[in-house]
This record gives sequence, structure tokens and C-alpha cells, in this order.
Amino acid sequence: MKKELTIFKALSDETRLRILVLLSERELCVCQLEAALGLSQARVSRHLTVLRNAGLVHDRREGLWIFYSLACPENELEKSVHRILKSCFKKDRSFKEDISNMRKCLDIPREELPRAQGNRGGKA
Amino acid sequence: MKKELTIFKALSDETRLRILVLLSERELCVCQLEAALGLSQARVSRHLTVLRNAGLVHDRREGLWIFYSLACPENELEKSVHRILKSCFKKDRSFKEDISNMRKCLDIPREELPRAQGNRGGKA
DNA sequence: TTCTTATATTCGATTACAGGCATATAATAC
DNA sequence: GTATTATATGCCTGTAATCGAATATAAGAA
Repeated sequence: MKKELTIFKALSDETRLRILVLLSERELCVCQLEAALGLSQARVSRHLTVLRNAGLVHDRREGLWIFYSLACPENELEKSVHRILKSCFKKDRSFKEDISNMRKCLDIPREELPRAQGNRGGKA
Repeated sequence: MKKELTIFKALSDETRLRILVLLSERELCVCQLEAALGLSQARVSRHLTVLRNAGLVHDRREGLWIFYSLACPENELEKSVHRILKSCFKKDRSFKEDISNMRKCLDIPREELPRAQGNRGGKA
């Protein structure tokens, strides 16, 4: 049960849900997540670590960048999580905004991506 | 999204998962949960409050007793939670133990149910 | 009314988690 | 080697969650 508990703990944070919804759209590197969410690099990175430790995301290095994507679901719980991300969350207003933001950021060359340093993106 | 987050937070605690698994078997009152899990009354009650606030359980008074049961799932997320409780967790060793304990407790008249007062049942 | 039983809640202490800031690591270019 | 860029991590603080113990509430019996 330890594993399932770790997954629920990973899901019980707003920032991490936002990250997961973006990743359920497509693979993204840390700096793209930063820009799309308007959050600091350290904050995004730490949350990604939590998600990776829970087995929810997978990472792959490509030069300087590390791309994160949703991990392939390996059991019922993980399949449910994917379903939930697609069905519930994509309809949600604030998540939709994140997604459209992400799309905009993808049109910007990575060197020009805006970087957050403060608490610009919310408290969670 | 607030609601979904509340649900995940409610699920991110071992004691509450144990309670949910028992309730997914059948309706139970607080003292039966206490006995089956070997936890203090205050602890069980508090966790039930969290689950009720998340909309995951429903309660009904019958004289002195208050019976808790799983709430009817009203959306995709809640349906997923039910599925997860049935599919993943019922197979889990520790949950099975809780269930068999619960069955034993049901054979005992309520007045004779053992009561926990310490930390007998684990840390969470 | 008082007494008992079942459940809920308050209090105070401890622990866990998220955040910012600074720094460390890792890959690449020079 | 140094410099630069992307990402990860250590340290600290503040906030939130959990716990046990004690107390409060609510229903029923006498």
C-alpha cells in the first residue's frame, strides 16, 4: 500500500496537478513548465522530483534539457490517474489556462522563455 | 479543481485509506471502525470528518450510533476512487487483515468491542 | 432530572510539507 | 581549463496536518 499512498500524496498538491495536466498534453522540459506555469525553477524541479519518486512521470535527458512525460501506467491506479487527468481536469478553467499558456510558450524559442523568480504563480 | 484536490488530500493518509477500504465492504459505525483498526475513538472520528468533508463518505444516525458508508460516486473522479478501492486495495495484505479483523468484530456485541486508547495501531 | 454510551471537538505539542534563496551538479561551447 | 545554460539540492522559515489527552455534545435510559 506504501506505493499507492505515495501516489495519492503526490496528487495532493495543486502545483503538481497543474504539472501533470500539462504533461498529459505532451512531453515538456523543466524550463517550459516554468514558463507555462509562471513558477520558479527550483519549485518546478522539486515537484517533478516528487512526481518521479511516485512513479507518475518519467524523465529523459537531451543535452542540457531534461524532458518530463507521464509515465506509462503500470497498474489500475495509474490508469485511473491518467483517466482522471484527461476527463476531469482538462475541463477545468484554470487548467485550460495553463494549457493555452503552455501552447504559447512552445512558440517561443527556449532562450527567450520568461523566467519566474518570485511567487508570481500562486501559493501552493 | 478545489474539490478534486480535497479528495486527493483526503486519500493521502494511510488511516483514511484503511477506513475507506473497510467502508467499501459495508456500512460501519465509529466504534466498529475503532475496534477493527485498533485506533482511538478520537482518531477515527477526526479522519471520518476529513472524509466526509471531501464528500467521500456519508453518515446516518441511528440512536447513539452514527453509521458511515461510502458516498455514492457523483463524478468520474469519485467513480475512479471506488474502482481503486475495490481493485487495488482489496488485494493488499494489510487491508485484507483489516477486513478480516472487521468481520471478527461484527460477531462481537457492540458493548463488548475492544477499545484502543494509545497508538496501538500504527503511526499514521 | 441524572447517568451512561457514542461521537465530536478543543488544546497543545510534534511532525511533515511547501516555499524562497543560495548553491551544487551536469552538459555543452569555447 | 573557463563560461554558460539547465536542472537539482541544501538550508531555513512558515504553515498545515496529525496525534493523544481531555472535554464537550447528543441521544437514550432510569
